[in-house]
Amino acid sequence: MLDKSHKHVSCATCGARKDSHFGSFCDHDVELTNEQKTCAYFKKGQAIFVEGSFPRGVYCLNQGKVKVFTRGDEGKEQIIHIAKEGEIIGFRAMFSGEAYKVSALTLEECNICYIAKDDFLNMIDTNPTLRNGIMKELSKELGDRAVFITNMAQKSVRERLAFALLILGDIYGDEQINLTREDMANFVGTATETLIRLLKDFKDEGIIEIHTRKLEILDQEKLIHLAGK
Amino acid sequence: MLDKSHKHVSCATCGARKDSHFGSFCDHDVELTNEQKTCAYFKKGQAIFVEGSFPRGVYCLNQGKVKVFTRGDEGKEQIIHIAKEGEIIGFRAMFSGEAYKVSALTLEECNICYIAKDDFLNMIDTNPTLRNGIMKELSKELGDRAVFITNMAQKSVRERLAFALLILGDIYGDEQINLTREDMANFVGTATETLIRLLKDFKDEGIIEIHTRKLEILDQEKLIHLAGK
DNA sequence: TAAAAAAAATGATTTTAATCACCTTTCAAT
DNA sequence: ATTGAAAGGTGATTAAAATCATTTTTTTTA
Repeated sequence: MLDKSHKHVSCATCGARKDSHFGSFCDHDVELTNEQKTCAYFKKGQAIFVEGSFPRGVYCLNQGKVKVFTRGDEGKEQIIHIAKEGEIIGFRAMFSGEAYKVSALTLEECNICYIAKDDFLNMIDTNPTLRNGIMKELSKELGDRAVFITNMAQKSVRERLAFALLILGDIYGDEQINLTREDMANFVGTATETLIRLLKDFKDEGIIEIHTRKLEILDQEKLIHLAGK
Repeated sequence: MLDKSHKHVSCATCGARKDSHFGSFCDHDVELTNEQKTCAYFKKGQAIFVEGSFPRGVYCLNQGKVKVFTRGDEGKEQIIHIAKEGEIIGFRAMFSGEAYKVSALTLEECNICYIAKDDFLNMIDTNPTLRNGIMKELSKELGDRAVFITNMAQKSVRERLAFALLILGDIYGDEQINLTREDMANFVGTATETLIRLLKDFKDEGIIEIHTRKLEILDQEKLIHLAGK
């Protein structure tokens, strides 16, 4: 169980910071950011921001994972991204000046810090390293989504699942993949039933092991091969 | 037929500039850019850059339209974007430091200017208005692609075609939409035969008029309704 | 710890859209 | 102006995956 107090996370000691966009900050900037940010505990399944509303700041994940998704016509979720410790989320809509086109919801208990819009934009204006890092991320994401769109259009569900498992394996690192079947289906872009059947196939083929809700990748090479280009 | 000389386009008189990212440039910067850029004539169907190669500069469209696409496993194109006069293309991979994840190919005769990487990055570093405009575009595109992914996952081909026609109508403005059926199918993410059949349905329903290759939108409201959210 | 709710799993059926095979029209080049 | 190639179009068939209906298992909470 995570500490639920709102002040316990300090930027100077934040474990997620060193590999984040704030990793290159000097001590002075770290301290300034520490004073600007507020920190909050989120329980599992809690909304961070919702599609259609307007951003007033950005969220920096200290602990825990978050799903970022849109809802289609009939309210069905399409998961666009799963963010993990160290990621900043919600800055896209801030730059574009639009309402959020996605929602963000915690997948587990999280500690999340908040930096107000003006403070963050000021950082971007004055810190070229941060700015270039953010531009690089925006650009990289854009390329990834082009590939994602192509996959949706041209690959079978089986191929897309292999691709998705590789991405999820990356996000979860040493931990086992831990998502509901429904969330996983909404990430792959398929029906829950179809996903369940395909997971079983993968298990029968020795590609993954299923520990109830948690998935373990046994044969990454095979997944790479299955996923194609 | 466009002028094919390589020097005829001047930034100062470029008709596409005022609504572009360079629209806010002062006279001095316009002149500097004019000296930095080179200009080239491209005939229809010519490649501007190709997936997998590394960017050495950006391309600014003075005249003509360009398709931006990826190729899936079997070489089938997925059109991600259709760029028109005034747009800058190819800067994503420059910021991300990766190889191009997309290719760009002219859809008609084009005049296209080229600005070398260092010159462009220097502009970005020193001109906050340009920089913010680019960041805004990156961010907006990212949101649009999230919606696109959701559409691919959840909408029928008919709905996606309606959506695509609205986007194309926007891009082509007063002109009629002018794409091969194959390109249109590769934009919608469907088979050419399916697209042809659906276009005929739309025609029978009085939504569009087909003038051989060119399409005219008759009932935009109906398209909006069909496309859904 | 028992009951209720949520998630996972399975089978049968239907639907959508892809694929295949072929014909016609349009366009570009000689 | 002719001809060949590219693009557009049509019908029949197949295949992939969605949907629907239920059952089983796991998790949560009263």
